[in-house]
Amino acid sequence: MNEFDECPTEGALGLLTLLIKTGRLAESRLDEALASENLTFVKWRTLEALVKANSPVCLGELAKSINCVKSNVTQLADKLQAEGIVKRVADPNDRRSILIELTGQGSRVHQAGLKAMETTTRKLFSSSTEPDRIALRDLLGKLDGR
Amino acid sequence: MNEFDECPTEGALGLLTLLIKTGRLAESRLDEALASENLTFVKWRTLEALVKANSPVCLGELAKSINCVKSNVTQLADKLQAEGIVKRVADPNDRRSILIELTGQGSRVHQAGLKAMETTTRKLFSSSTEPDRIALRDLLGKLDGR
DNA sequence: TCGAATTCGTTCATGTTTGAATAATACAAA
DNA sequence: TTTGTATTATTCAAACATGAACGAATTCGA
Repeated sequence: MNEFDECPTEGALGLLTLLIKTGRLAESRLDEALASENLTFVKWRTLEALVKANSPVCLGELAKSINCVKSNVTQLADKLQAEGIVKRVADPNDRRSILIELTGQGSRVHQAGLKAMETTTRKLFSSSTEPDRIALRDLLGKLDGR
Repeated sequence: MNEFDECPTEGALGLLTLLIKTGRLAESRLDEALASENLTFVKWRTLEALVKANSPVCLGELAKSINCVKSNVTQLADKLQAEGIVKRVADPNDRRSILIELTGQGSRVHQAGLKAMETTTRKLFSSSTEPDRIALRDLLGKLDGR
C-alpha cells in the first residue's frame, strides 16, 4: 500500500501536470532565446523540418512534422514567407499541393537560432547528468502512444 | 567520448523537443477528456486551485497557481463566471482585490472533470511502472529552476 | 497627514492554435 | 468518361495567452 495504490490518478495526474508545466516552461525559455532572431520555437522547428528534408516540403507534411493542424501551418507559412525565410513553390506532381522551400536567408536564420538556443539548453539541463537525460528520454518515450 | 560529448546541444535539444511535444500531447488528451464537461485542462486547474485553497482566492493568486498572467485570468474568470461555476465576490480586506469563489455547480464540475481525466491518465501511463513515474517526477523536478 | 510608489483588476491590441467549412484537384470504380 | 470519394490548402470564428496601458485603491516614507 502506497501513495499510488491509494490514489492512482491523483499522483499520476500531478505528474502529468508537472510534465505539462515543465514543457511549457522549456518552450517559453527557448522562445526567449530565439526572440533575438525574430523566431519562436515553433517557427524554428518548421525550419528544422525543411533543413532535415533537404528539399521543399508540402504544407501537410510540415504539419505532421511539427504536430499541428494544417490551418496552423498555412498561417505559419504566411509569416515565414513575409519575413523572407521561406517561399512557396508549386508542386510539379500535384496541383493541389504547395511546397515550402527554405531561402538562403532561411538557412542562415535556422543556424543562428540553433546557436541562440545552446545556452538556454545547457542552463535547463545544468542540474541533470547525462544518465539523467538518457533516462528522461526513455521515460518520455513511454508516454506518447495513443 | 559519446553522443552528448560530441554534440552537447543537439541531443539535449532533441530531448527538450520531446519534452515539449509530450507535454502538449498530454494536455490535448486531457482537454479531449474534459470536453464532455465543457472544461479544458486550464479551466480545471483553476477550479482545482480553488478547491485546494478551500476559500475564495483573488485573481492574482489564481494567476500564480496556474502559471499565467493576470489578464489571462480575468478572461478565464469571465468565462467560468458566465458558465456559473465560479462567482466574483468582494474582498473585505482590500477593495482593489476581487475574490473568486467556487459555486456548488463549480464543485460538481470539478469532481466530474477529475473523473473524466482518470481513464486518459491511466492510458497515458499504461506503459509506465510506478518506479518509472517516480523517476520521471524526479527528473522533471531537476529542470524547472531559472 | 500628504504624496509617491506599488499593487490590484481590467481593457486593448496582438499572436498562437484549433476545428469546421470550402474550393480545387486527384484518384478509384463503374 | 463520369461519378463519387480523398486529399490539398485556405479562410473563418473561437479559445487561449501575452504584455502594455489604465484607473482605482493601498501602503510607505517624509
